[in-house]
Amino acid sequence: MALAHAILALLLDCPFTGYDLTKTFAGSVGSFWKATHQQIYRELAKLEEQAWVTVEAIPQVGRPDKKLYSITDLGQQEFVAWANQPCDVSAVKEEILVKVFAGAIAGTDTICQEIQRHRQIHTETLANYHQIEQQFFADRDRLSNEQTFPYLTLRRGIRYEIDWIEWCDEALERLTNGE
Amino acid sequence: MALAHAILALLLDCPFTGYDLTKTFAGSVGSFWKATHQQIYRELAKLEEQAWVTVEAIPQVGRPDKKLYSITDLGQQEFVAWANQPCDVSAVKEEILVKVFAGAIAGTDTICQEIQRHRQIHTETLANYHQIEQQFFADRDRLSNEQTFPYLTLRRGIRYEIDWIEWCDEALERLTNGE
DNA sequence: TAATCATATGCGATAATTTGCATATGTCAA
DNA sequence: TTGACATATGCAAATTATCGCATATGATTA
Repeated sequence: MALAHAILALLLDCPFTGYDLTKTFAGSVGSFWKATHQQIYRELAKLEEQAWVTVEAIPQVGRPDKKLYSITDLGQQEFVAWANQPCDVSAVKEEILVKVFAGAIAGTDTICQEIQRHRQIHTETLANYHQIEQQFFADRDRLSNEQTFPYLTLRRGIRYEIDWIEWCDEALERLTNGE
Repeated sequence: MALAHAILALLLDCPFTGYDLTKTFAGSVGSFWKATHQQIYRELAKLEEQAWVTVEAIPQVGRPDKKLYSITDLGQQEFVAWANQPCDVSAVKEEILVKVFAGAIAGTDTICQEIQRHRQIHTETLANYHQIEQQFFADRDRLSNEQTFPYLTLRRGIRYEIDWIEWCDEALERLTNGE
């Protein structure tokens, strides 16, 4: 159900089309929630059914029509009620670490290559988050209350990527020094 | 499919019962893969069907019979083949950050309380991982090759929890100083 | 011209996850 | 005696995720 609430959270800010939501979940919101367009459209249909959002069709020239979704009062109430409930810490499922766990069987070279590849991915993601930080939160010690909350989600994304890169470095050092 | 491989990774070490697997996924392996007993038993049935594991029933007195699972040669080959395939970085889905993102609507007090509660949970998990580190990896600069790989997964768990605690502290500071 | 990309939205089948429930045998404490 | 806990294994229904596919309109490049 949290995807529904992640969508509602965005709609609290301003109306969105499914396409824009998809791009946002691939971009800035991806630091704390990832979703595919299939998921998003399916969820929007449900949200509309429950009267938590309304939809307005906007014709376009040379392009398919847009459907603009806005949150309803009921939707806002639902979000606030949900936000007041405690939530669990997320369950960790890291595939690369399954491979690392049995690295002695899989082979050290294989594992080191995969770690290096992941390090590269995390490095690129971090650069992307830093760009977002520069663009939207240039003066991070003078944020309005409204801005502080989204900034904290980005801070978590930045820390997460840094943390992964540091682990990769530690792992590579232990695996190459141990040879 | 990665739960199957997480189970195979454990079975590479020694045979396990479903019950022991459940406890291991709730304990040390939980730092990189979490799974419920329902998942595990369902997956074990599939693994047996595919001849990646064999099962031996062990009667007990005063307790239900045990079923002891061992990996087959085929299962080991499958694991190695899988470990040689690249894998994706995991998709992040953090419920608490959805709440934080729209914290201005949800209410600062609500958010701060939830952050403090999560900080406590992460602190306890970290203590647990440190205990595992002491118990199994007391001399971390003198690990065998076999031990280095599992230790690296625990290191990731430890870093992850520390990182979360630090984010909680940063978030609380920003949210209380901004008032 | 075909491939790639972009703007837009959507369907369906399969697999995985979540949650609640269940069985059997036993121990301990209020 | 009941509730909580432990050792053990298992089923089922609902929900979510994944992956592949699709439609429509258009632009650009090799």
